[in-house]
Amino acid sequence: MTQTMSIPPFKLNGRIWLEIDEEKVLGHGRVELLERIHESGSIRQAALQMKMSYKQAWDLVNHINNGFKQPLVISKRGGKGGGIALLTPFGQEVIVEFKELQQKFFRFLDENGRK
Amino acid sequence: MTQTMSIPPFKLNGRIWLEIDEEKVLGHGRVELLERIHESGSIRQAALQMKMSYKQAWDLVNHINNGFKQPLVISKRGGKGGGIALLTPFGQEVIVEFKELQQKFFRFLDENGRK
DNA sequence: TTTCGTTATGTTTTTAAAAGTATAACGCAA
DNA sequence: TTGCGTTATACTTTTAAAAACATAACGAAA
Repeated sequence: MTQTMSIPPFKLNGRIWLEIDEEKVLGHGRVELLERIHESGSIRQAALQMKMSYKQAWDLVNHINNGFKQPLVISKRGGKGGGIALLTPFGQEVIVEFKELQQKFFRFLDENGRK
Repeated sequence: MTQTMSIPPFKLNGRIWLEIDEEKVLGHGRVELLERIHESGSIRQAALQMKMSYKQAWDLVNHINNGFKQPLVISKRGGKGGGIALLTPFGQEVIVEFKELQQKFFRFLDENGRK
C-alpha cells in the first residue's frame, strides 16, 4: 500500500479496547496482566513481572471481574504457596478473542501507517 | 460479519494517532481543535466551542506546531478582531489525511465490534 | 498451633495533569 | 492615541491518578 501522507517520518499508532456500558473493561495492559496470571497462577507474580504493585494488579482484576459480571479470574488465599489465582474458561476465551482482534488491528496499523 | 465473542453486550472501541519520535503529535481531539480553528479563524473561539480554556488550546497548538517542525497553524495578534489564527496548507493537508485514516479505522471498528 | 506467602482491603502520601489566574503584547479602528 | 479583543506566556491552585504503606484473613504443611 502506498503512503500518501507527505512530509516527515510519521508513525501511525493506536489502541483498541472493549467497553461495557461506555466503560473500558479490557485493553492491552489488562490482557497482558491476565495472561501472566494465567501462566504464573499468581496475581503477585504477574504484578512483579509487570512492575506494578500487587494492589494495583488486584484492583485491576477486581475491576475486570466486576465489569464482566462473570469472573475471568478466580483466586483463593491461604494454603500451599499462600494462595492461587487462575483464569476461568470464560476468561481464557475472552483473552483469546481479544488477542485476535488485536492482531487484526496491528495489521490495520501496518497497512496504513508509516515508519 | 459475524460476531464470535460470546456473552455480554461488548463494544469495541479505540483510538489512533500519529507519532513522531515515539511521541503523540496528532489525535482525534487535536484534529477537532484544528478544524474549529480553521472554521472560526480563532484559537479562542475553537477553545470555547470545545469547552477548554484558551490556554489549553494554545498549548496544544504550540505542541502540534513544534512536533511537526513545520507549522500547521499560523496566528497573529492585534488588529481587527484582536487577532487571527489559520491553518497552513500543510496543516489542511495533514488533517484531511488524518481524517481519511480515521474513517478507515471507524470502518475497522464497525466490522469487528459489537454494540 | 505456628510459620509462611499469598490474597484482600483500607488509608495515606506522592506525583502528575488539568484548571484557573494574571498580565503583557499587539495592531486595527474609532 | 485610546480602547478593544485576541494572541502569548508565566505562575498558582485545584483535582485526579498513581504509588506507597499498613494490616487482616486464610489454609496447607511442618
